[in-house]
Amino acid sequence: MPKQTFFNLPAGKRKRIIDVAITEFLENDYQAASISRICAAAEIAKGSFYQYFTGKEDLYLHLFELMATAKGEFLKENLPDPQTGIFEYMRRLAEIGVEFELAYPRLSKLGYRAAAGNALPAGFEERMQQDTLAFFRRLLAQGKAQGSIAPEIDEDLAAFMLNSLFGELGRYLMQRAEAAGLRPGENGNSLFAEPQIQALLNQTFDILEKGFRQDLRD
Amino acid sequence: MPKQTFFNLPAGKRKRIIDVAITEFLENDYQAASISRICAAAEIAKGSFYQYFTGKEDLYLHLFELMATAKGEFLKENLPDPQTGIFEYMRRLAEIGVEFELAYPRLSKLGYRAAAGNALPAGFEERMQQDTLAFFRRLLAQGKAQGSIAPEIDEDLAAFMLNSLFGELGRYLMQRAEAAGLRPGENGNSLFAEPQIQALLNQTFDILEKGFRQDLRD
Amino acid sequence: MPKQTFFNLPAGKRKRIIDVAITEFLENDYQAASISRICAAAEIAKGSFYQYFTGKEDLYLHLFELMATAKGEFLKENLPDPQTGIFEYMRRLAEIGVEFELAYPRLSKLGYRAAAGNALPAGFEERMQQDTLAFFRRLLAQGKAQGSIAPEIDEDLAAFMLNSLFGELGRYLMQRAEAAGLRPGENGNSLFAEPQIQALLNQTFDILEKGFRQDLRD
Amino acid sequence: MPKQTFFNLPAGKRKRIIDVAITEFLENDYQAASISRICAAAEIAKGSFYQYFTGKEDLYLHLFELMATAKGEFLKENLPDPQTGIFEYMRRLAEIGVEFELAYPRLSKLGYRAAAGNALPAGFEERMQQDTLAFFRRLLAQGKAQGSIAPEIDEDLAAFMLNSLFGELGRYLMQRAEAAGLRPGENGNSLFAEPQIQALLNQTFDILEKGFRQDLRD
DNA sequence: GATGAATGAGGATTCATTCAT
DNA sequence: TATGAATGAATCCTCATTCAT
Repeated sequence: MPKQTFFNLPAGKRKRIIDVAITEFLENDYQAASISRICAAAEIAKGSFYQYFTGKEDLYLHLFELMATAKGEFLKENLPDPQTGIFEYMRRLAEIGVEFELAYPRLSKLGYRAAAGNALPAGFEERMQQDTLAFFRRLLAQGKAQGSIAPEIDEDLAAFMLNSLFGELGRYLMQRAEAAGLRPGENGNSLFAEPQIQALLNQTFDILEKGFRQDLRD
Repeated sequence: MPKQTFFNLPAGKRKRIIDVAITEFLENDYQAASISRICAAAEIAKGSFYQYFTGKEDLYLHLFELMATAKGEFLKENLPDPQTGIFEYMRRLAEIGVEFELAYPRLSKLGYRAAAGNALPAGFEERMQQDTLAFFRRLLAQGKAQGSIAPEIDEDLAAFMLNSLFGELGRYLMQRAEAAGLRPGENGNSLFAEPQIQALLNQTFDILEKGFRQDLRD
Repeated sequence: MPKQTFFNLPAGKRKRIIDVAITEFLENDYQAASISRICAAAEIAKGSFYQYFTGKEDLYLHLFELMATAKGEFLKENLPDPQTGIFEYMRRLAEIGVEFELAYPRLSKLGYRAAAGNALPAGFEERMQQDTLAFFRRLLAQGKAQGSIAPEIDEDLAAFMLNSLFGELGRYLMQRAEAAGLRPGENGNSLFAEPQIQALLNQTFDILEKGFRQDLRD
Repeated sequence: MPKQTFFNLPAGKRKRIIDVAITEFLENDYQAASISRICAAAEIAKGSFYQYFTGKEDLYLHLFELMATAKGEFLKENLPDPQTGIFEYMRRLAEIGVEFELAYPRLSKLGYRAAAGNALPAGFEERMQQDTLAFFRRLLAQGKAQGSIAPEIDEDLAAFMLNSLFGELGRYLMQRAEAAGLRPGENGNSLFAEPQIQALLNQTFDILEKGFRQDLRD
């Protein structure tokens, strides 16, 4: 909830402020991040800052809103057909997650940074988590309906497992790609065109599928 | 590496300082944590603090050492026989993890907090992660040797998956127990005596086992 | 290089800060001089100080710049015609030196204080010395050209001698005047109107002249 | 006036403390010099320090006493026959000054450092100056008696001039020697064996002699 | 709407010295 | 006599925020 004045700003200036702020919050704890430095780097008067934002927290929260919005739009554009089967859907989800990180590397890093932070207003972080968990629960329920997930699976537990995994999978794959000397955009324009990364994704969802599926013989 | 002076202190005073410090670092970013507040709460002179520790970082690191030591001893005492099969072993590991959290709730919370911090001396956090991952890789290799894990499983990927899961499982189970109105120590003296928690653990490792195991029919 | 903010200050406030600072640095080592005390005495907030100056050193250096500027202007206004002969010129120089001390007693004392300090940025003090020595060397070369200084005189050595002498002469004369019960401004408006002081100056430059001059009979 | 306990110390330990202290006071302002550092470097307990000395000032003053004693003994051993003529005597004096600096470089540097300091107890520094000036006045009176100094010379002024000059001459000559690439002890074992340095000393005292002497023709 | 000076609380840390052992 | 832990005042400096222009 930045003030209206902020949104009245020329887009360039607004972007400059946001970019500078992301950098500052990436490089420093919430507490250690300095409004003074942000103003200096963004070349705005300190007084102006307080005409755009209520204060430090206001700015910080706004960055998350930006991230949420960006991720939301990203998903809307890329989300696959849920009909394709639950595991294929999840696999595509993971790919989109990585693509989002590649598209907004700084913004998504900021998200990780917040995970253990406590500077966020109580409940903010939790709400994000709850939303994600609810999403996975819906997905799992759908899987059960489709018959590809065993009915006895505890949906809450499984949602937790998927959440733990997905929260880190993107970074892991990027790290593996880097370790293998791959660079995004070289082969086709997606990391996932790389056979090695393909194989890793395949195996990940094979494991999940085997673990979760309706086991015919038991 | 607190100074010798610190270790010469009467145990009670030392404990008081540590407890106060844990609280401070739990409630604040590294940067925001205040030596002044710690001194005031621990009722020691500010000058004394610097006779015990090199500085803020020294204290912070010491808390991690304490945690590492505590966890190490905890494991040494409780670690099961690896012969019992890899999944039984992992299951016991998870239980121990939860028990550690119950035994040292504040210390282990501090560990989670560090995940996103950037104030730690470079490499400290990473080293901890590397150690854990290496441990899981060894475990998986052993599982392959025992024939309970499919040989085509990428050990690095699987270690990452287990690490993601285990890092959060303890907290999740405690939260589920709490949601179910259970309290540790009421039924027998372990949370795991509770049938509901037992069931969750069973299912978790069933899923993993199915996912990872040598698949007979393929 | 105080910040622009400082120069934007009303002249009175600026002067108050400078006066207080001079006092503080006169009464204390560089290290012992206290920004807190300066702020208190100048009745400015501690935060404000750091909006005017980069830090302690910045302030300290600024005092020297002030002195250099003041002395420069003082000389520009009072410097005699070099045509009058080298010793007459030097004599006038000494008088101006004393007059400067009378006009800016605290500022010039600050200059003496710096001699043994080691907190100044490396080279600052030395550069001042080098400038003075170079000035004397030029003067001596001129004297040789005029035939009033023996050509075999080592200019570097002589410059050093003059520098040693001039650095202290002002204070010495003032002290003699004080010991004789004279007060500046009582007799005419210059100390040098006093016959006793006149005599001392005469003798000083007689000695130098005899020592340095082209000795006709040798 | 260190306490008796200090003088009861084994000579080695005493020397160690003194050496460390000289270093500390050479590298720092009086105020910035740290008893803690001295204790650490000298490997004595902080409590012990206060059993040897009253406090920081006590130690500092003791270093000056040591210097005074050392210089006194140095002079006693090297002082020439005053009969040899006043200028020859002064010349020898200057040489001894330099030799003292070469023999006790750190101790004598400490002396310079104090010149502009204000940390010395009031009067200490002045007394040293007064002693030196008195010495020069006696020397000049003697020169008048010997007929080598003009009777009309103001003894106080001349003493001041000599004092200014001698206070710096040693350092100047060493610096010249260094600039000329000379090193003490290479040629004979004295810097003064060097012809260039000889020449400078000769000229210095020629100048003084011409300036001060009974001028035959006036 | 923009500015940037003013504020003073608070930060980590070092210090000389005392004193109980 | 030797020790070294305890002390708390004092250090410089940074901060987010306010407010008059």
